[in-house]
Amino acid sequence: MELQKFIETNGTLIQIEKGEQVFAQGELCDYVYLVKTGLLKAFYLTENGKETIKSFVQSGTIIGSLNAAHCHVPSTFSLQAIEACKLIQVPFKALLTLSKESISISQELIQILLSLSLKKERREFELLTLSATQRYENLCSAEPELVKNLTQNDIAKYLGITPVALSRIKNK
Amino acid sequence: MELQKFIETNGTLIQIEKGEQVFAQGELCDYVYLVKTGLLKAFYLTENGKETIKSFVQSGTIIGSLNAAHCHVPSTFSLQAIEACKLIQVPFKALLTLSKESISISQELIQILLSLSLKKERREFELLTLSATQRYENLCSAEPELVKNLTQNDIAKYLGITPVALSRIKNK
DNA sequence: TGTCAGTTTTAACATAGGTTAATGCTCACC
DNA sequence: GGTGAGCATTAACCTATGTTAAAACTGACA
Repeated sequence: MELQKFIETNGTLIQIEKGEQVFAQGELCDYVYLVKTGLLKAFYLTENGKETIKSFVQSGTIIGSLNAAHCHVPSTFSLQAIEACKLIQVPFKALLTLSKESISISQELIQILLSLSLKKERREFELLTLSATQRYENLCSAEPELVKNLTQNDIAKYLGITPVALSRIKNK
Repeated sequence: MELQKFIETNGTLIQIEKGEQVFAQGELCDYVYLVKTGLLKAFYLTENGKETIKSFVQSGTIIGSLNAAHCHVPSTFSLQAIEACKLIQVPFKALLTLSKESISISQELIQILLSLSLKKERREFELLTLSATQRYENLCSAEPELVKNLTQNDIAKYLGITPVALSRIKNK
């Protein structure tokens, strides 16, 4: 919570419209964002132009390309608003610096990274062991509200299938 | 490096034979392990008895079910030796406690968690956007030495396909 | 050297999901 | 109320991978 407070007081508020991008794959982005309101998607674009969604980002979440920010390399994914959003932007470096001075901030960062890695582990597990149908059912039961606000196109891209395949799955 | 030193001096050495498990899916495991020598696999077992490999664990790596250790819940995966191994075992809690007292340890933990999340991100990307053939090619070019030491069965389970499918991919 | 267990390959068939394209639906805007 | 853009469904066909089972290979050991 200390961390959240720091971001809110030291960060800058940015507002983005539906469809706009916060940052794009291939760009440097040294910031981390706290989502105040709205909904975003983080997605990859492959060379042949196909989009696959890494995650949906809901309010309350801290998001950023940690990779890009930390190693000063281009981001591997884009972040785009599905609905109009209010975000608070803060340089990732500021957080790291702060964490060097404060044990409690360090601990919070560790907590955040731990829970991030849990989330990714679950996702990895699902991609590795479940069928598209099972992944769809999981998503529906884990995030019923979210699913209602998404297009079938975006749900399909999140599941790693085409919208056509998702339509088929639904009609069973 | 401080962290590694701490583990080496405060941890207990354990040796396990090829085929033995360090911990099993479903068990509590509050430890973290530093791999001194050997090779292991971390894998999931699904209800219908199918095994899928999450990652191969080589010497120098720190491994454990962070999830299980941190939240005191059963591990979601098993850890098994592919070759005889020497590991150093230390309670995850000891690391967390230590990190609360030392900024430099906290920082190291943050680094480890960051690089862990990068690794998982790459894996997620591959599972989501690449075909089995591409994933196999990636693995061969990224870890040629590792691939030589694995059975086709284990490689297939890591790629998320059957050994039969992998054999087909190779003969193209 | 022969045998056996474990691994890999091959083959035949089944199924999930991809691709393309046509059709139908819905809602914002004139 | 009519029109058009974007979204969702359906259908026909294609390809990758799964499943099962048999055959071939490999290496350890009696």
